Amino acid sequence: MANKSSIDAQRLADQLHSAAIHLLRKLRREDAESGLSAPRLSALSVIVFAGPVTLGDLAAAEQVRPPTMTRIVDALAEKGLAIRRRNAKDGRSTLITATAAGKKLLLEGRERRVRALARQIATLSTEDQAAIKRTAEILRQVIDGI
Amino acid sequence: MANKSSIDAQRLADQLHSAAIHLLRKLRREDAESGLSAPRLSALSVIVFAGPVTLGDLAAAEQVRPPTMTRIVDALAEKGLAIRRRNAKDGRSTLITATAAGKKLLLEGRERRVRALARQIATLSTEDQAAIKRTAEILRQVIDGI
DNA sequence: TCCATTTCATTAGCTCAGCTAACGATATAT
DNA sequence: ATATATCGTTAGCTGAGCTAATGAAATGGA
Repeated sequence: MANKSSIDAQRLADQLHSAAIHLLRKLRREDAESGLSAPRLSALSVIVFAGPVTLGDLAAAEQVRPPTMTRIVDALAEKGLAIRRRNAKDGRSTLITATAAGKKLLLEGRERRVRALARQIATLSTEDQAAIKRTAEILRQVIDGI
Repeated sequence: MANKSSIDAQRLADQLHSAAIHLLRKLRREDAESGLSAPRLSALSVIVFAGPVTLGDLAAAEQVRPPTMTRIVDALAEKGLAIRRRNAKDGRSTLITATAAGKKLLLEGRERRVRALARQIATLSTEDQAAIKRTAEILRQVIDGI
């Protein structure tokens, strides 16, 4: 039983992994429309909703290394979606804030990006939607545990 | 109701999207161990299980463009995990096959890669595991529909 | 107080994955 | 026989991820 359950978890993990890969690949196609890639949209989302945030905290929230986040923020700043300002409390760090344009684009862009996915989900049965919802919730814990 | 359902689908799509991003980011950390990245592992899987396959079909199966697949196959061939041979039926195309080493590595490597995820899944309740299973199944159709 | 250490962000430089455009080689159709 | 279509590769770009090294600021200990 322990054996069987372990095999199932393995298989399930494999299927979930594969599904995640293919889902993101498909959604990437929609990106061109929104003008913002997934990592940038995701980072912008944190900036918008988690208020002024340091680069290090942002990197930790997005689970990437600081240099990676530096370049994502560079791109957002270049597009006028976010700005860096020095942290009065600690001169080493910077506080990153979303501009009005950034907030506006986030809501519109994010909506656009997942629209195709939402359309498909909307056609599913209530049970299937509930399964997806449950999975999304579970995954947050699962991911933290990895 | 149509409105509310639509909003929920949107929210759900957003959560699922976010979960997929973070799941793959976390799993990428495990990659170093396996020696093969997600796209390469995924392509190798198709090669192993779908037998000799042309590059174009492989690209279509993985939902990437041919040049992208050319380079993934290059990498697999360089590591001795797959080989190209000319298609006797059509000189323009090549047939890609997994080597014995490729088959061996796939099973071991893939297992290693999702091991961390499987460990977490194994700790979940039966209901939660069922929700994930259902979601993985549903997603295959959903992705095709996008 | 001053020097050493730590911490934060950036820069430099690498790999990998995705794309389009262009091209050579082969098949097919007129 | 010639034109067209298809398959894969090459060239060249963007973007995301990493580590290592560095400059600048904060902190702690002698």
